[in-house]
Amino acid sequence: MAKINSCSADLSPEQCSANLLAVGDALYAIGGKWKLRIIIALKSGSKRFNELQRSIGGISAKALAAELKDLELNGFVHRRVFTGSPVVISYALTEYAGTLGNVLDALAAWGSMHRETIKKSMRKNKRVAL
Amino acid sequence: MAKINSCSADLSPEQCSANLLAVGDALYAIGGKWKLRIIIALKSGSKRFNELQRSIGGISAKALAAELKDLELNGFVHRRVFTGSPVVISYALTEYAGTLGNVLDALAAWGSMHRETIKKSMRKNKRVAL
DNA sequence: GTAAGCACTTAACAAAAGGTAAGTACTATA
DNA sequence: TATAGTACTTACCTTTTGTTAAGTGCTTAC
Repeated sequence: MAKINSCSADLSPEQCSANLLAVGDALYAIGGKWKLRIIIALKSGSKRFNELQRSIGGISAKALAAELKDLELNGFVHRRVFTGSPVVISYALTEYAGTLGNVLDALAAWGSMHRETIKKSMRKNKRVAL
Repeated sequence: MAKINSCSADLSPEQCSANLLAVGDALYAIGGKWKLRIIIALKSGSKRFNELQRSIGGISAKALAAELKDLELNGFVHRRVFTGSPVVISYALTEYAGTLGNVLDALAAWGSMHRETIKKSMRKNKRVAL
């Protein structure tokens, strides 16, 4: 967690637009409702299509197929075909997907912190309201 | 031989679904095309509406107004009204928005790394193609 | 007085994203 | 023979997201 840009108080406009550009690039690659969830679901090991759909929950076959195609094209996911009696297709993360480690860790940490914050403020509001 | 269900290295299924939940929470709060960009634009200091629109670039007034309303409701942004000869309205980040520091740093770092990777692979492809 | 800036809102519309349900083609099981 | 599972694709439709262009009410500058 090295601080690339220490700009808590005042960030120069150039640093700001550099950040804007960089985060824009990141969002272009891994933004959207499903991409990060698919990557997280694959972190525990390679999975087949229906397995993946079940473990993510709430994603349709159409969306999953489209997202997987995109993730493969962009080098995050590797698709392997096992020609056997039932042809089995397995999806796994590539090494490149590993570079997202910090992003995923930061998001997960912030997300659970945020959930706790929301829960607390809901309790507080309840006490005030009733 | 096929290690289809071995959790490669570090993640158990329970940790996986915890991550899925946490990242889902994070995406719910700060997902979408604009929220993080607005927050980054405000990191360099408080800004007024049109200023913000110009510094982000590509966002319409309607979208900006809607996103700002949402960010204010969720405690990331503070809206201050200065009643003067021209009424001036200023948007600034709250302290809570500061908790996103690690997320923003990780995303910016990964985004610029990714941009370099893409640029390199494009150069390589150009050499092969032409 | 006309234009322009501020901070938006509204209407009308277009594009993107995503869902449902059905279909495809194959195999395995009862 | 019928049913179910695997890995999708396709057509159709709805929802979400966003854009443009115009308008509002107020103020300052030319």
